[in-house]
Amino acid sequence: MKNEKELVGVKEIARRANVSIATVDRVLHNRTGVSEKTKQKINDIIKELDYKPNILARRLASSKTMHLYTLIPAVSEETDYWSVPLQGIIQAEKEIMLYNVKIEKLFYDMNDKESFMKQTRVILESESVDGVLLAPAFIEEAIAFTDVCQKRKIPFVFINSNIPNRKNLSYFGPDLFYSGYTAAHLVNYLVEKSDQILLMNIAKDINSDYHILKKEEGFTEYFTENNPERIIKQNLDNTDYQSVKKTVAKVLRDYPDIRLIFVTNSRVSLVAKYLLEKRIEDTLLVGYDFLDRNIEFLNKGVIDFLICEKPQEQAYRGIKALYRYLMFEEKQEKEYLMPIDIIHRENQRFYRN
Amino acid sequence: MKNEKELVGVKEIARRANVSIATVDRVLHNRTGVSEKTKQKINDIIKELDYKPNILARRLASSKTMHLYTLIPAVSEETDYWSVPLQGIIQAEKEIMLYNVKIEKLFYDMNDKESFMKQTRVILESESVDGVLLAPAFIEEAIAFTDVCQKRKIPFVFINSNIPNRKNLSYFGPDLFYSGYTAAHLVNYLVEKSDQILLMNIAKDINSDYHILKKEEGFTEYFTENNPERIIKQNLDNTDYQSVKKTVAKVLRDYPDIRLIFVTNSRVSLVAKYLLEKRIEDTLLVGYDFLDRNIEFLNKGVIDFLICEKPQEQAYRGIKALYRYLMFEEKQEKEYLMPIDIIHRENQRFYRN
DNA sequence: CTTATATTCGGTAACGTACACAGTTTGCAG
DNA sequence: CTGCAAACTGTGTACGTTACCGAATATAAG
Repeated sequence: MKNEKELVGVKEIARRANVSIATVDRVLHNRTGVSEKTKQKINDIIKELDYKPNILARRLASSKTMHLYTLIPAVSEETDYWSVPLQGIIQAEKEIMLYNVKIEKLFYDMNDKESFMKQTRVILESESVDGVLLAPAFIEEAIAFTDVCQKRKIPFVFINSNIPNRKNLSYFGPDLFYSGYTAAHLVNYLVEKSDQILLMNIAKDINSDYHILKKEEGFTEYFTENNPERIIKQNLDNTDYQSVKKTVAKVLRDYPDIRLIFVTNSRVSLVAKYLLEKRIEDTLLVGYDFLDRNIEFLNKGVIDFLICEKPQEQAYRGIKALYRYLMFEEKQEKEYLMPIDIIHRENQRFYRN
Repeated sequence: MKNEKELVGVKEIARRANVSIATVDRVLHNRTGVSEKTKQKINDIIKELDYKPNILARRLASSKTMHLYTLIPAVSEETDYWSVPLQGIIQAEKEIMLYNVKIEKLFYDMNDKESFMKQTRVILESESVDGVLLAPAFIEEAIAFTDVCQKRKIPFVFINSNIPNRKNLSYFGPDLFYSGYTAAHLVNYLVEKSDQILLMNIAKDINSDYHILKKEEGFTEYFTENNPERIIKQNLDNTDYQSVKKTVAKVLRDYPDIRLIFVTNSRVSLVAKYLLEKRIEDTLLVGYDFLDRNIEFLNKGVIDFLICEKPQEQAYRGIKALYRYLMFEEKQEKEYLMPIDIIHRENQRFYRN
């Protein structure tokens, strides 16, 4: 590394404007106490010189810590999906720790609105909150919460699912409709025109599960002009294996032409378990999410394809967006839609969630 | 943001060791001029306190610029592939520019060893080189070059293709064998057992094209235990459209059972052009790389799948690895194999190269 | 015991910004 | 004009490191 200097700083601006650096500092942070005239002059010079503050010096001088809060569902025995976004948060934290950033990680129970509310209160009662990352499972409550954030000028980003028309800094997550549409396009390559396709929704409360509904919409939309009648739809609001077993058995009996089962979320492993148990090998299986138990069945050849939208990266990017916005006043993309990845047994080992 | 302080710095270490901060600084950078005894003492204290230098202050105080060099093929009319990694370099540059890093971007002609050599000489004759990112198309020359780098303690990373047993800091790129293997696994879903598959290599000098050879190896390996005789292989060492046209026409005539064409690199668009021209719609087409001209045919439904290994991210990560290593002395992964992505018409719009 | 020469070490000015505090100017009523 | 806020501006120190300069001490040579 070599010496080299020619950067303009407040000092140079102050010199050119015939003021002190303190005054320059004041207009930089548009604090009060500067006459319109000098303010104008300084701003002109800043623009002319295309002055970029030295982040290092700034951060060093103001020995403050940036406090970010994250609120996502806790991992439960029902699903360990959320451990993946958590990893993304931790990864981002490691990177920016050096720059005086602290991340407070809060969790709520996916089946308990009250736990969500409680945690939002924890955040709002904290004495120093600079930014919030939120996975908004409960729409109305999330709206109420982010309303307060907005009033307090606290920037917030959504991950995993979006709430339209909010003043969020950014959204990182899938386009759910196209996620289903993409799956359909792939599925269409895998079966013959005459084959039937089973679409399965497995979740406690399907009708309020935005993810499932949107994916299904995309999937069926794709097939509207392509023999829609061959899509068999089956909802199941019990997530235990026995229920899955019974239901799948029945449907396969009723519709013998089913050649492929598409499960709209990570519960695909339950169906896989059944197919493996019954040694059903001529039925293709497509589902969601790069989770250990799914990969296991992928490797065994029971699950054929997994669709995945980089949950870890969603959270990672979410944190980084908040950080960059607060630190550098960098503008952020309002909506960053994640790639829709197609995973099978052979490219699985290289995938990064 | 809120005030908060309790970090230990050189000052505290100096106080505990009864020396000045200058001495602490000396052992921190193991400079000469410190007695073994005090050095020992200071090192002990450093370890005890688990002292982590403040990067901000460090970077600020040493007003030096880090000079990185990149050497990749130039974009040519033959292929614009390399504009993508270049974007990755620029992206990384934007991020770390603020931290006093300069990136010197050099290019060479893929068909001209001498141009490569010349550029390596440019690098080696520069007065300040802190790190090098290299796409090593010419193996022997790259070895000679990186030998010198190693002697001079200049860290270097490879992207796009690896050279085994080198002391490179890191490699970011595909596992080519599995790239072909992955393609084969996908292809196997797309065709019937009785269908024939055409494997096409289109490149000037196929036998020294490591990428093509390795991918082909992976692809054919997959089919060894799966009717290998149905794979028709066709090399073509002219990259103009007329040659492609003639060759494809002939092969399709000779082997009427060909249901799918697999092109081992981004030249797939040439074949696509032909299929579109001749309105051949019942033949599937699979190839490589997320380039504009390929995506065009993807959208038209002529190309069915593209395999892609994030060339932009390769370069981006390469630069970041160098930066982190030099700045934070962070250890880097020796080999970071990129995911092998499967793109089709519907997930294409969300893909990030 | 000098004098010369290494070898160790300490003091301190930067680096570019933030901010508390002190100082100066301006406006306006008396 | 004087006084006295209010509005404006400048000075100085701090942030944690780096690195230069020179001082102190130790060691060797004469």
